[in-house]
Parts: sequence; structure tokens; C-alpha cells
Amino acid sequence: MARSAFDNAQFLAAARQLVIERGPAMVTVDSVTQRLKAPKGSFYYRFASRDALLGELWLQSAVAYQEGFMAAIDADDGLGAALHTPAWAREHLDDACLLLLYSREDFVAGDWPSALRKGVREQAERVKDALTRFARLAFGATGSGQMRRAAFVLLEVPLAAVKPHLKRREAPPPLVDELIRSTFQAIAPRADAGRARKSTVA
Amino acid sequence: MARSAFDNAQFLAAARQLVIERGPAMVTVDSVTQRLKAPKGSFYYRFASRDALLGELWLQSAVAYQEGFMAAIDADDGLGAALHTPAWAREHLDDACLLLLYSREDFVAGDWPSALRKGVREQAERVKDALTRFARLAFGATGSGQMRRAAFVLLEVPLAAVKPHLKRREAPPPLVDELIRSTFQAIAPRADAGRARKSTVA
DNA sequence: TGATATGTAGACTAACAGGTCTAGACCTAG
DNA sequence: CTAGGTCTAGACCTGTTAGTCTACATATCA
Repeated sequence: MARSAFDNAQFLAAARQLVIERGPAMVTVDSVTQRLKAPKGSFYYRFASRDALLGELWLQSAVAYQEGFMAAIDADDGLGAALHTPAWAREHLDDACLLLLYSREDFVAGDWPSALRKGVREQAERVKDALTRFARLAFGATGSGQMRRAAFVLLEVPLAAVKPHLKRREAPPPLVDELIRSTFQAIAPRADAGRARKSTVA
Repeated sequence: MARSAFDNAQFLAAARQLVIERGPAMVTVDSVTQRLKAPKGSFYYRFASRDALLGELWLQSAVAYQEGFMAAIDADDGLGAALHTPAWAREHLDDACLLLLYSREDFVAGDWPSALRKGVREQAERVKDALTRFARLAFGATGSGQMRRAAFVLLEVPLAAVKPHLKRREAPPPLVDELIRSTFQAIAPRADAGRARKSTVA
């Protein structure tokens, strides 16, 4: 039994379940190992700390979420990017609950483990680049006001629209897309003009 | 020195400061009493538990926030209710950080102390009644879709618009009002017709 | 076969949490 | 002046947490 009775993925999966069921604060090293019937030693053999586990868990989901978002942005499909949040939540309900219902700080409060710092920084930079690109497309400039609008319409509003449903662990209904679309067209009408005509039908 | 070296308000004030500086999770009985240089006994003489303290703190702010919100709703001023969130945040930055940056569950996780349960229930009911009244005004009905829209436009969007600024402990700039107003008009145009013309100027 | 990698196993420690309890200081009433 | 309620004071108890440490089992390779 010396060759891997457990592996990293199992610990991550157990932790994910616990986050979804009870929130990140209730994920303790003991609760994870108990659920897996693994000894503590095995956990600390694979993860440097609790923060390393929760950080990796968060980063995994954040990167997965980002993929489709970036694809829409790269295609200059602003509305598609805004609607990516409910779409992704429907496809990956568990991941969406984990990522969108809690904040990054709920997973790792203080300094991040050095192994993850680079990943987190890159993640943040990609988001910022995406917002910049969209701000230029939609508002013709990238000043602080335009960036603020971009974040509002691409991230904050979709998140707010989706959250109440995730709290009940249910997929966001079509109404959510309608709310996001209306808001998008009210605030960034120009971004919609050249592209993504199919998403606009209603 | 038997007559009150400390009183309830001081404990609540100390806890409030701690919430604002470090979040509700970092408010421990020890940290509160240390900040006040009060002994633990004095704390437990006045509060039944940590939950009693944090619950009262949350409820205080929630009721204070609600006052202006309800006033706008009672006047059928939907836009005014939506704009109440940034307005109140400007006037009461500390309370806004406490109430809007965290969720009720961050203050009291499980069951609420019986002394507060009634207050919390009434608070929730008032919000629900307000949303119902607004849904009828704005959408002509109070089905689940209309209620969802009402919550979105009166609470979720204003909260989302204000949050990034509260995280930096700064007052929401005028742009926030503009974002909320645009969203409101896109989603509940009818609610604006009869009233609150002065708020609509742009 | 036997040394070593790789990992399991879980008792243990130290810090800190919420909460209890007893002793006593002080004010007020009689 | 003294009795009793009000409140301070802080030692103490119990449970839980992240993290450590040593012992040991197994597969692989020389």
C-alpha cells in the first residue's frame, strides 16, 4: 500500500464537495481527510498547508471560468463575455457555486503560497487585459471610468444576477440572461454593433 | 468602580471597528475585550454570546439601511430606492462596509439568538413587502419573475455597483449612480414614469 | 536479497477559540 | 454601618485547529 492509496486530485475533490456543501471556512484539514478516510500525514505529504489546498482549488476553478470569458473577449464579443457567466454556471454548477458564491479571500486570507502566487497574478492580469480591451471597444477609451463601466457590465452585473440562484444551488434561468442583456445594451450599446448578432436575438 | 466602566454600546463600537478593519471572522470575544481593555466577564455580563454581539451589530446596520430604502418605496419612488444604496453608503461609509461587504451569514452562521430572531424576521419581511410593492408598480404583477426583476434592479445591481468602492473604503463616485440609473431605466422603465422626475435628469 | 524511494498511519503539540466560574470592588438603600 | 445588587476581574475549562514527528508498510532497483 505504499504506492499511492490517495492522490492530489482526491483531496481536491473532497475539498470541493465540502466547499459546496458548507463553504470554504468549514473546509479543515481534518474534515477533508475524514471524508477521504485518509490520514493527516498523507495530506501533508501532498500539500504544504491548508492554504495550498484551498488556493489550488480556487485557482483551478478561476482558470476554468476564465477560458470561455477570454475567448469571447478575444472575439470582441462583449455580450458573449457578459453572458458567459450564466452559461458557464449552467454547465458547471458545482464550480460556479465554489467560485462565484465566495470571494478569493474566503479561500486564502493572507499571503498566498509562493507556488500559486504566479498563477493568481497571471489570472488577475488576464482579467484586467480583457477589461481594457473591452473598454476600448465599447467606450473608445481605457480611463478609470471606462474600466469601471467595463467591470460593471462584464463581471459585476452577471455575477449579481446569477448569485441568488447559485445560493439555492439551481441553474440560472433564462430570465438571468435577459437581465444581463438589457443591462449590457443600456450601458455599452456600441460594443454590440459589429458582432455577436446571433446572441442579440432575444 | 462597580457602576459601569463599560456599556453595551462600547462593545458594539469596538466590534464594529474590528469588522471594518478585518472582517467579521476576525471579531473574537478576546479581540473585542482586548481593544476595550475590558475583562471577559464584563463582556459576558452584557452579551449572551459572541453571536448575540455580532447579530445585534448586523441588525443595527440593517435596520438603519432599511429606513431610507423603505421611505423611497413607500413614496413609490423606485429609482430613489435603487439610488438609496450609494447615497446611504456615502453618508455612512463605515456602516455600509459592515453591511454591504459581508453577508448576514458572516455575522451569525447558524441559528440566531432568540432575542434577535424576531428582528431579523421582520427585517426580511419588510424587504419582501417592499419588493412586492415595487414589482406591482413597475411590472404590474408579483409573480416570481417580476419579484426577481425587482430584487435585481433595487438591490443586486446597486450592491454590485457599490461594492468595489467599499472594498477600497472609499465613497461611491457619481458614476455609480449613473450605472444604477441606466440599469433601472432599461429594466423597469414604467416605474419611473409618474414620479421622481428630478432624479432622472442625467 | 536488501537498500532506498515513496508514501501511509496517527499520536502529539501549541495556539487559540468560546464560554464558565468564583472572588471581590463599588454604589445604593435601609 | 451594613446588606445586597451590580458589575469588574481574570483564571480556568473544553474543544478545535493547523501543523509536526516518528514509525512503519510496500514497491522498485541494485
